[in-house]
Amino acid sequence: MAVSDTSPVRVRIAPSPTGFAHLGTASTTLYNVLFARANAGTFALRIDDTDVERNREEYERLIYEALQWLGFEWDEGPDKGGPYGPYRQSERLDLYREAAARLIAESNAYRCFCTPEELDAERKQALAEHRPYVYSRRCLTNPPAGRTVFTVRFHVPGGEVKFTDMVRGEMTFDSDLFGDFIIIKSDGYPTYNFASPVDDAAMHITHVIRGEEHLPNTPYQLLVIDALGFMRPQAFAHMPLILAPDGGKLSKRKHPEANLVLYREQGYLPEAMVNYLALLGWNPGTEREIFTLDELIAEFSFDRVQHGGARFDRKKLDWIDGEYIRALDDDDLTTRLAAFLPELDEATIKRAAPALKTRMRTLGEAKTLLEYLWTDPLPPELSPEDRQRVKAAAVALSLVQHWDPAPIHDVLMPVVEASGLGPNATFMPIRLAVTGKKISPPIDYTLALLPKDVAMARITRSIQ
RNA sequence: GGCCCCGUCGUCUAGUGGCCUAGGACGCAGCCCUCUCAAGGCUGAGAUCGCGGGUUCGAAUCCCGCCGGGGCUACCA
Repeated sequence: MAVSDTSPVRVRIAPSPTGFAHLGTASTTLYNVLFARANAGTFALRIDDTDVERNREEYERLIYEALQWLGFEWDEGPDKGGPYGPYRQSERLDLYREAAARLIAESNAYRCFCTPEELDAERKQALAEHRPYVYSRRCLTNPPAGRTVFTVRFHVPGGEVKFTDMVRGEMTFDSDLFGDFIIIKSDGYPTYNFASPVDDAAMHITHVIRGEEHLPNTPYQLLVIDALGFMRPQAFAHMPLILAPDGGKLSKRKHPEANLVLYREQGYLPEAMVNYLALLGWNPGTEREIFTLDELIAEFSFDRVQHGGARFDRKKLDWIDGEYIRALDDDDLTTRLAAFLPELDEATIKRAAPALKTRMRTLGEAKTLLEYLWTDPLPPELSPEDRQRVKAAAVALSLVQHWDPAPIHDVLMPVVEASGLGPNATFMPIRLAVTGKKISPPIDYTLALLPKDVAMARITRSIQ
């Protein structure tokens, strides 16, 4: 999707380092990247770390790692610098203080000395009287004397706030319903609804693309920008939320599956993840489901994004991931599998690749399929009939010169025919002897992946 | 409670007044293929389009009301 406008497109994501990297962050990043690339724009990463209590430095690193894993690259950020740095809000405190001071000087903001307890009482009373809560403005008209701890509140002027949302169209909010909100906390740090618009303006952000939970915040932020005389972003895009299977918002606390690194650890392919995320809340208008990032950049448009939240469906992700795995060539699959199969050398993994390909939905599943290669299964209890057939197979197998699937297959088929039964009668007991499992790739592959002597030893052992 | 967003198969969705006896995908079931498991092919079950009123010759599509879900309502972001 491309928009034509004079100023170059600049977008940003602004995650908070308050926990593991979240699926929602990946989703928001994806849409920002799609829009930026389609418009030859700039994509910036800003760290919104104004919550002193919850921020942790390692969480910032987690965000970088997760986004890099997905193949997203930012043009500006704390680690890369850029013309509008610093890109960490904790390093931009002077900017917010100056802006707040100006707002106070111009009577667009004021100091508030109310204690959290007093505020809480106000809120509870409003609730008891079934009245919508807005701050009483006590400190605007009659501040209590002799107090030193204060916050700074924005003086909401009232009136309508309008803006363009690329997903939902023209939005209008009535700011008469807003209370005077806090812009500087008592610890001197700015609140989100203050720091975010100040930075968006300072960083010349042209399009704000973020999750739907920010839709009600937008008019507050616009009020701040207007009071400061800054330039507003041209447009916003509020993307549908990713919902948990129970229909609620995916939260870090309640839903460990919202953790991005989990998907890397389980062996999902990043491009499959991106593909699935794109389909959650957006559809191309065709029946196509598999898209590369470049194809998404070309196809994506905000007018085809859903307005309601979408539940995260692991089964569908699994299917897409399987599609991507099947499409990989053997070398690529081998390289990616290496980290999941530390017990095996690359040559072995590559030999197994063709047989593995149609049997995995995630790279992590390779382990179950191949662990017989480095573990020693218990010999199975075979019936006398099974033993007979396995014995015949063992004799035939011992003659095989080149221990490869094709020769193994050739030598086994006469044994099957001689048994007068179907292949399974011969192959299943061999499978059990060699892998300890009832499920494996075709028996010729299964045998060939093992060194001949090891395979023969397991077979022989089972018929003793 | 207030403000905002949303409401089509279990899930993600197509659908913008007649092409809809509502299409696709995942999942599910069955069959085929087959040495097991997958993959692949075919078939099927599954949505009175949240409910009730309108408007119209005709509504999933337009209007109103209700109900339901979600988000925000913090000195979190």
